[in-house]
Amino acid sequence: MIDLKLLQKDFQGVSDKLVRKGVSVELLDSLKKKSEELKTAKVDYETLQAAQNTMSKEFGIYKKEGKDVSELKARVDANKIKITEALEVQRIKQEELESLAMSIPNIPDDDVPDGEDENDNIEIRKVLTPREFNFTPKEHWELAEQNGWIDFERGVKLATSRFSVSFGMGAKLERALINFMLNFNSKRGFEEVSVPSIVNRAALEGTGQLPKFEDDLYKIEDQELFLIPTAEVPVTNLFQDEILSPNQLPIKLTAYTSCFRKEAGAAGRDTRGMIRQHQFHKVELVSITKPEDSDKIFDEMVQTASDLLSALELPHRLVNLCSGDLGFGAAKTVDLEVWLPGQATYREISSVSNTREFQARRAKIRFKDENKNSFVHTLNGSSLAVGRTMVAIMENFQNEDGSITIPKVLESYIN
RNA sequence: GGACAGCUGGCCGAGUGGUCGAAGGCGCACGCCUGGAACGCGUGUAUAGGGCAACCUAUCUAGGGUUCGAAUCCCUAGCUGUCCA
Repeated sequence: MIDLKLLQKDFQGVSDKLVRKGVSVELLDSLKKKSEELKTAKVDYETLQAAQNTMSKEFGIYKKEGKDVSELKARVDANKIKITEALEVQRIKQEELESLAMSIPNIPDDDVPDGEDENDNIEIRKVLTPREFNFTPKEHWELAEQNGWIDFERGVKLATSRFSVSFGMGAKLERALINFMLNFNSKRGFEEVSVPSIVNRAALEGTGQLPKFEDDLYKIEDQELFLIPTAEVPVTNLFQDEILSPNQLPIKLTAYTSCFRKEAGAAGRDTRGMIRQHQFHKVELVSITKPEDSDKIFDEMVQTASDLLSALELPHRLVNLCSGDLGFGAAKTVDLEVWLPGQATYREISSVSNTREFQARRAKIRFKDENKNSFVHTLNGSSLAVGRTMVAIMENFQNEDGSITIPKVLESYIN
């Protein structure tokens, strides 16, 4: 959630920044008005409540002294009606403000490049050179089927389109990757954690998936519970509504989970293969930091994901997302895109974001900062999306006969 | 699935309608004592919001109700524990 006080204080500055992310000034203006209205309503209510409390105390004294209370009771009753009204006004204002504020995205950092969409993203650097093929490299779905690693039809049979099944070496490789990634991240100081795949509404509001993106989530029928779209949700929300002590920070965690996404609005995109599935495996990094440390840890997380790809000998590049391509909660995002020779293009395999205090404010994650409470910064990043890593291995490590060499670092995990 | 019990501040724990935001203890912080420490003694020690000073509002798992007034009574939900199937 954006800082409403900041919006009051520096409306121009905040709106200038949010316009870059496609938020209209009118929306921000009404947000500012609503927040002022709520304040007034609150003062009104609290004034009446204070009077009520005073009179109630008098009431007790009257009773003790045996005085007549009928006149006082009449006054109190009259005031009570006013309180009920004032409370209702406040409740409505509160709701209006919240629904508005919760749908405003995070303010992008100043160094985020301007732009509309992915075409305006800025490449930071390339890592490793793609290998030269002396034959025409195949795309992963062909290799997956040829090697018997992945069965797309049976995934559809069990669920619906965009589900798949891994067999034999495909399944083994998947498991090997998960283990390898978790171990790798542990060595980099991220503590392993295992979390639920189902979370409640509050958790999703905390990290920003709700209320705006309910259509992208799988909801459990008849319950206010959802399948997680990323481990970022349960892991970040571990600390929801907590006041951490400064010496606990930074908290650096890594988790493996399945992720579930409806992919609403992605019809027709990546329909072949396993680039865009409804269920996929992912190893995630999450950090909770003091504000002054978040830039440093952001770089660490990007580096960890990049090193992971390098360890797997996968050529990739780092991309700084432009303002228009930035996700809802992100102040800054660096994507890692892996080289796919079959498609002769770089495709996203990891996304590292600093949400600064956007999620912390929504999820109420704070720390004691010299006697006063401050919001922490929260960061998240994939390291890595397992399915897409499989895709990258298949395409980059394919041989002319369609067989696939296993990357060296994974050998010990497979045997 | 059924029955019962409980859920109070960082922790333990008192409190069954009226200065209770909450006794007491532990812990923690500071001070005294000490050569230094322990012990002892003293003082302080929840969170959020508004004015941003006095002060005011809210919070004793959550939500609702009764009442002039609720940690205390009633209802619902969640969690924990015990027992029965």
